[in-house]
Amino acid sequence: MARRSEHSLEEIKEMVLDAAQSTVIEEGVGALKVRKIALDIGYTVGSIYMVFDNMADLITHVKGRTLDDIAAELNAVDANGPPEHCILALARAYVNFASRHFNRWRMIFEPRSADDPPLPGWYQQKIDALFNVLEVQIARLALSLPREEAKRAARALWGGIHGVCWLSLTGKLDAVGVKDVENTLVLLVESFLRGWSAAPDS
Amino acid sequence: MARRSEHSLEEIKEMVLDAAQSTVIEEGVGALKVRKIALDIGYTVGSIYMVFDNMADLITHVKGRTLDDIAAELNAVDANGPPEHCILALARAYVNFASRHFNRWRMIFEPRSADDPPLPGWYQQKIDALFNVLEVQIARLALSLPREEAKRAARALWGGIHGVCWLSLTGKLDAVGVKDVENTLVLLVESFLRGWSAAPDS
DNA sequence: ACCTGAACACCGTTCAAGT
DNA sequence: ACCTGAACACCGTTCAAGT
Repeated sequence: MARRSEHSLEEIKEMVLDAAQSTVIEEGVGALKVRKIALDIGYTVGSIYMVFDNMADLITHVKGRTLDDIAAELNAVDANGPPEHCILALARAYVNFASRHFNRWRMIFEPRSADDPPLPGWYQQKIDALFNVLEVQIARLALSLPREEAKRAARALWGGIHGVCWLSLTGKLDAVGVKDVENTLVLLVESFLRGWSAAPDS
Repeated sequence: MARRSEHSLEEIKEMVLDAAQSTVIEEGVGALKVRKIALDIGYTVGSIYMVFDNMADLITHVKGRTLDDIAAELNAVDANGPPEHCILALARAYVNFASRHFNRWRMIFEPRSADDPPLPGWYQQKIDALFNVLEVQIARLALSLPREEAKRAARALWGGIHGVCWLSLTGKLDAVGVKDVENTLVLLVESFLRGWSAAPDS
């Protein structure tokens, strides 16, 4: 053993990420352990630390992948129809991803401990990219409004969409199935948009 | 040592809960350890297991206390004014609690591992009580509507309020301070209510 | 009956030692 | 240079032993 050189460091990094993601999908973040990952990829614990600083770093990268996948699905929805339709489609795409990839999605919002290092810049950029998709549609909806207004509306609506998904899918709301969540989402989005465009100051 | 009988089991239970809550407030859930709690209350690890089944059970009880405190603050807002005002006040009360008791609030939404036992009935009842406060106001707003419609609207709005708080306070949204979150919340609630009451089928 | 504290299994992380 | 695996500190949980 030692000095096997069967894989490059980049390859090992990918293998670790793949194995970690599989575990999250099947058993949730709680089941993510270095020893298990090492076993899964056929290396030993020490090797994990050649490619990641520590567990928190590894987890951040798994989350990064999830953010990329969400972004891909959001960007796959048609962005050229009527803005209201696009926004509804984005909301549906979001809840669909969340329900299909429940453990990975839920993991993104796990509270981080207060003392571990702040999120790296590349991670924050991935989050911003997600917000931007909705913001663009909101901006299309109200071209005359200052950019700041659109931004605030996008934040309110994204927050709303996410909150409905969260409370529904984690069972804090007694919603039955995905269809039920979708209906609640549609109610939120349609009501918000109708009320927003009818605002006294717009 | 042993057989000290300085405190009843009920007293010890309260001491454990108090100590655990203090740790959560100061350092977050991540810092919650049996050995630390034991040290804080002047007993040893084994004693904790006289009054709680395990760590998960203890955490559920700490969360239960937080739910009670939130309920108390929501029930303290005037429920007899115009429903729109009441709902806005509830939203403000919620975000205020969340920002003042950030670690305790955030702890409620920590993802539980997939395999640990389901939440006990008394816990679910506390959650239902929270939802009910908003539902009552929504129902006042649309007396002629069937109860199911009010329920769905309450779920959508609660989800929305919570989502804005979550994304804002945990920094997923680039909101600056509580005042900024409050403004976003007001935008969401006012737009939703305006749009909801103007719905084509109401 | 109440409480202790050593023991156990498991965890993330490090690093001297091997090739 | 790459990789191992024993060692370390720490974790939740149990339970025989003490009074």
